Amino acid sequence: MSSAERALETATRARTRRAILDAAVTVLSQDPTASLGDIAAAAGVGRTTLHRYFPERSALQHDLGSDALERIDDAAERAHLARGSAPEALGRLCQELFELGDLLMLIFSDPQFTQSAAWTEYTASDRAIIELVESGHRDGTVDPELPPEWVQNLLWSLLYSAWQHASTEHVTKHQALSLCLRTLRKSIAA
Amino acid sequence: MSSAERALETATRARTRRAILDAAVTVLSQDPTASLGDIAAAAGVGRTTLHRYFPERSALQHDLGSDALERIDDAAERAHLARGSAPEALGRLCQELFELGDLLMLIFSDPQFTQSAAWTEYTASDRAIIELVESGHRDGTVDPELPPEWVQNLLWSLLYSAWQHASTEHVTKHQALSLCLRTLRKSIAA
DNA sequence: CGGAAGTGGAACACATCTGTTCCACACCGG
DNA sequence: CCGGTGTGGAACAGATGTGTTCCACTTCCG
Repeated sequence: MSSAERALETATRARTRRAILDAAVTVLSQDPTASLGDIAAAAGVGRTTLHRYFPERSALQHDLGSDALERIDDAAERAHLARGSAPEALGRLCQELFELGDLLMLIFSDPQFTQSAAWTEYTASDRAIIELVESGHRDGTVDPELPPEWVQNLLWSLLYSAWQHASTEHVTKHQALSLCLRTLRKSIAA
Repeated sequence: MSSAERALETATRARTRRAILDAAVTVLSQDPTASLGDIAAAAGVGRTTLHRYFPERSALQHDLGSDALERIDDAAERAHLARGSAPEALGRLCQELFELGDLLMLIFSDPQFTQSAAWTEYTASDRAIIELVESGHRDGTVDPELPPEWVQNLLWSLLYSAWQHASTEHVTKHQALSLCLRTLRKSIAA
């Protein structure tokens, strides 16, 4: 479903759609093989209703991917990546992305999503990370030995680690994020 | 199946069992939802034979977990963790674990395994990592701000990143490992 | 040769998930 | 009140994976 079609939905339908997508993130991040029935139940709607919005499982996955992409780009927007040094900007991006919570787990664990939609080619935020690292290389604020793609991978897996750390160990989200940022900063320092 | 029971197997049965376990790692690391038929085919045996060795899917998963645990502890053994400084020992451990390849992806992506068997309580290598970091804290070779559990999480996700990086980007395994080690060293330095 | 070990394939019943259809119900604005 | 919108449940057929049984085949060793 395109955003143009979505814009024509009534408020009620938009709310229901939102509830299903949110429930899907929660449920699928715990168990990527969860059935549509489980997702519908978590969303508080009937399985029939879910099928009304997403005729097939793949349709749900597709829209989930688009939705995630949107949220990530919004986070990148909020991080004001052009401001300050590259490491500072990456730190802010990390903070914003961390707020995505369960969505991180889903994106990270299930390559299904990152393959569909606009994910295959570089997304806006992915490109932004690459450019940030390259600019950091030029002005000497980022370790020149680290390729941009590695830093990108690193950032995502640190986020994953941090969220996992916050979930399993007895630490607050703030502490986990703090460790994540500290580790990222030290890793990329020249 | 206990190792005592396994010891009684004939050489033929041991080979077949090994082939199935290896194929399971390869196939499941790519797609954790792969059917038993897929695994049997990859192992070059009939589905009937697979069921003869692992009556239920859960039995295969259980043995897969035990096998992984064994390999990890072997890797820790080879790394001689008592030798040299804590960061050096962690680096060597990282190198050994990296050789596990696809198994890394499987362990990391599917919490199924890490929950069963002896995984729930600290494994030998997990405990070793914790102790290494603590000793590094005492002699000032490891950043005192980083809890042992975080370093442990970090090590695993760096390994995951490195293997992924080697698979998707156009870099050799050696280069990926090199980046992994460099990043680990910088991260944990005091 | 003859039997044991190991194997593969066919067929089966069973469970689960999926996608669909149909119908009844609740809500709300005109 | 009435008709549109949104919904949930029941029921269905189809697909897929699972676990089992049975039988024929090969290999190898005594």
